[in-house]
Amino acid sequence: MSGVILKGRKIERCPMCGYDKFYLDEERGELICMRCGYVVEESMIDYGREWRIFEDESSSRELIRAGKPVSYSKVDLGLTTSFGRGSDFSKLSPKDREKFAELQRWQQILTSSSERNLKHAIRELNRLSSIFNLSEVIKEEASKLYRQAVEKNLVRGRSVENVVAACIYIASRIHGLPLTLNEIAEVSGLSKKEIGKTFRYLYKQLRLKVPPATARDYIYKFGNQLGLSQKTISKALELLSEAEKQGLTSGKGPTGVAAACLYIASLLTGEKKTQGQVAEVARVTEVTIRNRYKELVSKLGLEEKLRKLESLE
DNA sequence: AAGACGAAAGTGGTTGA
DNA sequence: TCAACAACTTTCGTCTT
Repeated sequence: MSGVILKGRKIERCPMCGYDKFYLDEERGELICMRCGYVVEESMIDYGREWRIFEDESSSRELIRAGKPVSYSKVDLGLTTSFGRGSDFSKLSPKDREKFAELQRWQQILTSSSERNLKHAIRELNRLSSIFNLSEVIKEEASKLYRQAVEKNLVRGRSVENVVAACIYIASRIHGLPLTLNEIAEVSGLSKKEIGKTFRYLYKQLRLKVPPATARDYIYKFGNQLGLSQKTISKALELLSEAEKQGLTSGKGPTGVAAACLYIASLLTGEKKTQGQVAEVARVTEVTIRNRYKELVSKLGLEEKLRKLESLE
């Protein structure tokens, strides 16, 4: 569907990617972008805390405009203070002048090195963003996080690349489009382990509270990457709900669960994908899919259904 | 030849004494 | 802080289509 009325507001385009087709998960009451899988409703209201997406109540044309207060992706927010040569400079004693001059020198050194650092970070951020095709919103979030990390001196001892990667990981989760650590590791050329470590460190030190990525998020994402139809994706979501009810998902890796649900759904709807194909986009091994698959099929009583489908060709 | 299956051994993270 | 533990991976051999 396209052009949706949601809670009295008209939504024409996905605020994430600009696509105009949506998918409605009726059970959850969630509205999902069909291209990028962004959950238009929930996430927007729950986590969009820095700026309001629905800024203008009266105008129906301008509903989807994010009023960004400042661009965090710029090196200088325009707020830098400097030790200037004020008119009072001449009143200082020679000793104080000396001190003052020293402070000026220090400031130059500090700002130029931290700016270099920041430029480096922003270059890396832009590089990864364009590879992942990240929206501006996520980019901004990531740079905001990076700045916070710098302010709290959390970058010391860690590479800029790692911190940027971790920020992107967090930002993508905040906005409901979780990248996996595996994906980021592949693209950035860093190890999953290091990024994970940096992520946990930042997460703690910045006192973030981001809900963990759910299998649901990944089903949308992987489903789209696999080119599966809405029908199959819905089926996978149904399977997931069932599995959750029976407590088959707690403690399991969400990507593995999502992968298995999609695999089974693809068998049930005849839109078959191989374990290998699913494993590839989900960045898990076939073995993991098989383990989840076995559990799900036996506990959800799907054996005969699958057997019937098999004999049917 | 490709896909599915599973055993065995190893890795890294979590948890609880 | 250390050991036990579960989830997941890697590797590899086997079976089916």
